[in-house]
Amino acid sequence: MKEGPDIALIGALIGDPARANMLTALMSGKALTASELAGEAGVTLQTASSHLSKLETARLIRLRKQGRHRYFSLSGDDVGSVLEALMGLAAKYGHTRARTGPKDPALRKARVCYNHLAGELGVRLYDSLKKHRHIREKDDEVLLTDAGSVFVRSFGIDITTLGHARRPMCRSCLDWSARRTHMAGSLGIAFLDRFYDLGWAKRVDGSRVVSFSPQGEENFLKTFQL
Amino acid sequence: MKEGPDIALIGALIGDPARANMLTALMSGKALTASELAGEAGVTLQTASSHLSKLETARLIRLRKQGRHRYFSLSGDDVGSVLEALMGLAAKYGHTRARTGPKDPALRKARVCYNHLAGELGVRLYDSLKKHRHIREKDDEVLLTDAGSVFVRSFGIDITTLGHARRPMCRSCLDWSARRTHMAGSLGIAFLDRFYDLGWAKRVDGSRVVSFSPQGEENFLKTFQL
DNA sequence: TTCATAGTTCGATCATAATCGAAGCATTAT
DNA sequence: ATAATGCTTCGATTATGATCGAACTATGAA
Repeated sequence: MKEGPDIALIGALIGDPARANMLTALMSGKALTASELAGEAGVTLQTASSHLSKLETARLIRLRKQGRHRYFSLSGDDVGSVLEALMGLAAKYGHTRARTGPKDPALRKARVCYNHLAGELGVRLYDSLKKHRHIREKDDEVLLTDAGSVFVRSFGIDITTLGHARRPMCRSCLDWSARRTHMAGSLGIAFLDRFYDLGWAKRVDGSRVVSFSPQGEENFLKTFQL
Repeated sequence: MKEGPDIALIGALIGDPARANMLTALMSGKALTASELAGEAGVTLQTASSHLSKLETARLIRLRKQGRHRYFSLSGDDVGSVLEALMGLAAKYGHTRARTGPKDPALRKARVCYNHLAGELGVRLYDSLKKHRHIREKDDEVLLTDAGSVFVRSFGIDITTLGHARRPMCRSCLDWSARRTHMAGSLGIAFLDRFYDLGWAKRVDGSRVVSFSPQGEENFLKTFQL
């Protein structure tokens, strides 16, 4: 028997301490690797792997392969909402716990990821475009909307030269520091080039750091608001 | 070890199929007895009792003794919200299930419970007063607010004659058919008497049924809106 | 190529807790 | 008083699944 009725399956998933720790660690919106999640949960990598596969088949989390890393993140806002609601209930007669802090200074703020902008400002670029409906996420793809085309053109980027590439113009990219989605693809490259052309930013010698001028950063923040 | 972090405890509680069935059965807002919940969950009474005590110590459900029955209900709206959110998630890749229907015609609608109004209309009276902040629930007590005093007086009930009784003026009462809280106490009695006086309703001979006239019911529904 | 890192899969162990029979307690009915 | 109903507590059994060691796969680096 043991007919698993609706919410019991999900409850059981959340009910294991190791998995609960992993899920709360993912509540930040960051994507984490299996090793990191294992550390968060206080279990070995094998155990973590088992848990993660269960969470993924239940569609609570989402896997993105990048190189030899596997980045896990919550599969959607609704999952986060449920976890938050549960934390609210738990707060009635339980405790919460703190998270660990970040590290690394300038690289976290803005850096090159292959050939596009990553780091906090890269994430901001992506989030801002998404908020103003200039891009749309469709499953794994990222699409430029009509309004987005207008905006991009007005920003001084020639889309026609981008379009002829066979690869998708927009891609979302995930990288360490911020562990959030940011703008990649040919459009991501074009944006970064445009920032160089406008004199907003320039690369720092041998480093991956992208250095924004004070004025450039101000313009950037004004252009890509949240 | 096995440090139980926040949400895991609640998740584990919801994660057991028997408990999940009980909780979903309570989602209707009705209060159910241990036997009924055992039936819902498909387990014996002993097993159900064990589950119910766990749910109660975790404050997810609330117990009210009434006679030799024990009525369990969700402890609050927040618990219901979490369960609904979980059902939403489960709907992504699961199924839902139907509930059983009611029975009994006129008794369900309006009847006397000791000496006050019960049934659907009794529940409506209570809910309406609560919605318009004429009464307030404080832990196990039900209090008449200042606005409530004004309203009750304007409805033709003399509160001063009620106040001198040592027993609380308002009490919430739980009864079979609707299994929802309704208005009891001396105020509950006064309301029913007033309905009789206004000619809205009258008792039916040997039965517990309270029969509202068409006009009386219309007035009732207009006075006590939701 | 070889080595290292990141992760999965398999298998065995072990602990938790769900379950129910039996007995106990409390409240109402007769 | 005695019986019956409603429910809880105790104890033993059993099953589920969390855990990790060891071996295997894949990607990237030297």
